[in-house]
Amino acid sequence: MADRRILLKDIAEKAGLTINTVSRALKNKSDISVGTREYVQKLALEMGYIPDVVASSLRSGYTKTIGIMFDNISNPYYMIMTELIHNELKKDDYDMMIFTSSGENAQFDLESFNKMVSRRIDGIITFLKPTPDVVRAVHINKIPLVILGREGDDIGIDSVYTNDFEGGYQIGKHLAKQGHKKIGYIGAPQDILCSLKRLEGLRTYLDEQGITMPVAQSKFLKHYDLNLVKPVDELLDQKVSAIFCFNDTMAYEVITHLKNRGYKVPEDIAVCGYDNIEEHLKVPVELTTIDTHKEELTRKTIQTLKTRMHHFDSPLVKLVNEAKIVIRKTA
Amino acid sequence: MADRRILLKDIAEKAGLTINTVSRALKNKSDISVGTREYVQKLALEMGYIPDVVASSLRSGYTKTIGIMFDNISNPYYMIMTELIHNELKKDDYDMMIFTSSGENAQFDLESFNKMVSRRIDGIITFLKPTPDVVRAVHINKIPLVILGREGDDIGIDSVYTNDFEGGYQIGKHLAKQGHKKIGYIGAPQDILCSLKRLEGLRTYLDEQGITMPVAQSKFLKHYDLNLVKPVDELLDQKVSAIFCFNDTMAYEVITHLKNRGYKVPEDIAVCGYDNIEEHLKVPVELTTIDTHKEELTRKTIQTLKTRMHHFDSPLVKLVNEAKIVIRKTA
DNA sequence: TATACTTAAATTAACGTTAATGTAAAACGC
DNA sequence: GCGTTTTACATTAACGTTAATTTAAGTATA
Repeated sequence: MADRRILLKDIAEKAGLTINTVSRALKNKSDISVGTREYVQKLALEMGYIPDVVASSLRSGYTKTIGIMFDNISNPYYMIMTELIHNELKKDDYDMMIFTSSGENAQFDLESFNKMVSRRIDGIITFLKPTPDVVRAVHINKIPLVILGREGDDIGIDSVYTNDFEGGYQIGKHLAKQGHKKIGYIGAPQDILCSLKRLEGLRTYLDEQGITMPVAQSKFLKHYDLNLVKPVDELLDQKVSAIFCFNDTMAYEVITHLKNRGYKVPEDIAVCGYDNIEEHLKVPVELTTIDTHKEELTRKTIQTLKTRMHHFDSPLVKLVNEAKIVIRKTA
Repeated sequence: MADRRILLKDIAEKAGLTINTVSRALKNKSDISVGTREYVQKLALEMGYIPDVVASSLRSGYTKTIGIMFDNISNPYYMIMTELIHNELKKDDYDMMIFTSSGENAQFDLESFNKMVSRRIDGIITFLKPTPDVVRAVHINKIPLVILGREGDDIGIDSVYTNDFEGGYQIGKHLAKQGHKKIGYIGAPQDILCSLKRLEGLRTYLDEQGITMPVAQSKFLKHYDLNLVKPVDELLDQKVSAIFCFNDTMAYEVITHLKNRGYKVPEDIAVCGYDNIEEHLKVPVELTTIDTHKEELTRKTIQTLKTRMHHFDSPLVKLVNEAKIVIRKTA
């Protein structure tokens, strides 16, 4: 055991080869004889060589690092997705660095982007919508970026997401079949397109059945972190018999408030969410929700990212995954 | 806007200074006149200079990166803690890289450690117990490491954790006061010390009250990911009236199984957890649990890490935080 | 006014690796 | 057997920054 870190230099010395040859042998590059390659690899193992990724990154330009961007680390949905992504990336020896939005508007802003540039991240997966200056910077710096869970073709960024309209439609169908005629919706802030799509799907099915859904029965948060007491109370005043929420986390909060108000779910009021986080997060709620095929979603996202990492000028990708209702006990 | 990334070189050229002077000016180092410093900083901003952390790391030896180690990213407790840690580290311009155990034994193994060494991580926070070879490597490589949530003084590693005995004791007290006499415990795998401590606390209080707790009333998982149907069924056979679980996640699973078996919580069986994840994860369960003062825990952890990053040979740190029961509705 | 000290910069070297290029010997073709 | 190609390695340079050292000019001191 040496008293300092083993370098390529040390292996080269012992092997009577140059640093470059050792490097190439370890990286399985060409122009190395089989004997030398095996000898060097054996030697590296014996000597306990640990590659210096920092030095390698500086020279090669690749950091083997993927950045992931969200607003809220402890959001269970993001976490589940992050874990799935991490497991996929591990296979290819990529590590993950996590970044969070500094602003309160839950956007992927230039400050965060520049941090990633600063670290020479190889590729980015974001759950948040990139601001226009980020989009510009992406194209200037040619940094591969994929949006996960939101549409991105309008701004020229690859995206992989779920058919939100379809999800809303299926919830509408299910609730209508259960006899619900007055259904409320609690959505994300109004500029979030997928939230509107889910509502649109819901409303479309109801329309088809001749059920009208007044505008007042859809509530939109100002900020994500706002609590849901007010919209829930308003919907209760309007005597809705079911509430469809933008995501499972919000649905959980709604159920909490309903219980606090003395309502039973689903007997008095039905509640549906979106994302099916209970598939991974084992909580005793049994929420009726929409499953977004998370494994498929992450696989496609990583595939998309890799394609752009390989050929930055390949055509824009937009993949829409199917949504599927999961009927449990809250609706 | 230049057609390539702006470097120190470019600023130096424009300013008529050397690269070194520009570097020192931007980093607020000594031996730079106020005028030059301000001029250079203004110029850097105007020109859109983005520092290259990779190059900086190679030369300086510091990557401004903290590694965090766990077995399961989407475990809500880890996530909550990770978020708190991330928010603290952000203030000092540290970024976080996440690592997960490759083996199934949920240990911090040498493979993961070497990955961090390879990336020249400045410091490590681990939720998992380091294996002996990692401990050895930590001392050889002098990499600051803090264990969060488990004792580490026995292996010579800094640690910050909660008084598990006290937590178990408080649960015992609460359950006994509710009239429970037959209490079951479902713990982590048996080599997890904190799991044993919690049981010991529980048992100690019951002893004090003259309530004996047969060994058979404590179950230990073989692996973390094992499901809890069997231990729950066994405890039901033993007619326990309350179940104390190693953590909240396990408590949730227990509640799910109890409901599936037709038991009402807490009417038929009381359930307690540990960690108080509902403080951050808003799920409609209202679990009675132990709060571990997560903010304080993370602050102390980071403080400990920083101390060791500054003076690697400072004395071993062992901080034990208080535990406090949070009584909700499941017990 | 000569000498020591201080200030603010320049110069040089280095971090550990990989890319680009060069080269000598062996293998090949006819 | 001569030129050509191939193989397997060596040599050189570079990635972008910061640390260590040096220098020139300015200021203070005797």
